[in-house]
Amino acid sequence: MMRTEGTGKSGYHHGDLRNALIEAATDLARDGGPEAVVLRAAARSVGVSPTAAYRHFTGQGDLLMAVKEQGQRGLAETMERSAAGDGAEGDGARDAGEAAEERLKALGAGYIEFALAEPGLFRAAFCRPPEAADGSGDPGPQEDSARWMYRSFRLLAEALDGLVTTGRMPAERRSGTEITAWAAVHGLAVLLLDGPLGRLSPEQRDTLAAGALDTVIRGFTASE
Amino acid sequence: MMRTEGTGKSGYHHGDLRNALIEAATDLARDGGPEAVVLRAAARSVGVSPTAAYRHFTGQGDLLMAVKEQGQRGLAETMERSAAGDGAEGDGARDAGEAAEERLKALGAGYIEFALAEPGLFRAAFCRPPEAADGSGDPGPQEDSARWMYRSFRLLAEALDGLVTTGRMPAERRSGTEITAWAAVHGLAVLLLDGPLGRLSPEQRDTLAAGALDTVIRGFTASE
DNA sequence: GAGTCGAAGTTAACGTCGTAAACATAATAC
DNA sequence: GTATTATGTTTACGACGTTAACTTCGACTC
Repeated sequence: MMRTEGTGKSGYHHGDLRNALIEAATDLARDGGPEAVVLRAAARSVGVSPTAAYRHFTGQGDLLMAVKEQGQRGLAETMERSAAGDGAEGDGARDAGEAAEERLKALGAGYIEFALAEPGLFRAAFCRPPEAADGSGDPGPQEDSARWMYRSFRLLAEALDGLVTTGRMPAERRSGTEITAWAAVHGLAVLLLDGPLGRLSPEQRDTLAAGALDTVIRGFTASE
Repeated sequence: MMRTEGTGKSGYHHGDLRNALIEAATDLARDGGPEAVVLRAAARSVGVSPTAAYRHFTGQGDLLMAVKEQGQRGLAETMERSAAGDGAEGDGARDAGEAAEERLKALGAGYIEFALAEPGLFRAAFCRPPEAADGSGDPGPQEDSARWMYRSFRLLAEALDGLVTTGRMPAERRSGTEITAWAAVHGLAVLLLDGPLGRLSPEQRDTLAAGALDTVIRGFTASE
């Protein structure tokens, strides 16, 4: 007796409920973060009974993980867009090493950009997977979900490889640097979102982010 | 009819319910993180009715903020202990500059140490303050709570000042570096806790943390 | 095409949570 | 010794996640 005006199939069967729920839940996360992803609200917004969701998700946590994946996808895409826009137009990168450095900076800037533009999604993208109550502690089936899961991480790692192959960073220093780079940029993002840094003007943020990126990159490339 | 075997005063009036609730809630957070701090459970564990908590806290969010403060205190104390133990025994710090650098490293190591030793509390220490539903958006009265609130942050800032006064870091580079330092160490902590870095051996973590700290400090002090 | 069968929905119900309102009791002030 | 006030209690409400049992639709066989 619900879904009288369905855009889908018959009015009873939705046709694509899974994706509709993910979309609704993602909207919830967009303003409100992960804790705003409530299963009943998503179902309500799609016009379906709460328990219908259980045909497509094992529960609220599963739905939240789908949202998390959306967030990770958005983050990675913003980073790629930022790097592509910043590196492709051959803006004064005299040599390959400088280009690699610019790419790294652009990726970091994209990271921050996404976190500030979509704080709710960003937080959802890094929310903890719900305790697998079966005690097994394993994250369950996430095979191709993992393709996007920490793609941002891999993007940074590849950029760091570029720093090495162009001779900008000593190879023996490479190990562990993706952690350092990711930590710096992620820490900055959460600091800006809900850390002690209250409200900063956009330009303050930008100088701050630029400074942090410069410091880390200098740490990577400096000789001494 | 509750609290038959109270350690406090009469059996009806508790005597120090506020602190008892904070303690119980902190225990909840210790294993389970911020989302495990449920008001009813804390009251239950103290042996008091759920609504009794409302005589001492405005609600669940307020209780959570008290736990958050406990977490921040623990973090700051671990950092101070780490720095004190590492710097006081005059271990080969040839000059003041080197000592300042060592202190900064020790503070960072303490930060990571606490995050790994008390993951639940650490997460609680950085949980978002609950949306002040009155729309004012202000965090409310936290006057002396703020003394501990981001003390970890101030510790890092002071250590960075030491880096400048000893001439190890150019003064014009100082601005914003507490953000960078904090971001690096905080990002590393969350990365270790629930990021893509699954289970690492303690020594792997330590080399990782040491590497990250070295990179950032090199970024601060390097000449080029 | 009529009949069956599983996938994808529904309603009803349970236990838990946060919270408000009204009531009860104990400590304190006069 | 009584009135007041701080601090508990009981009761109740609505929202949430989740389970169980029922219903409806679409697809596949004969």
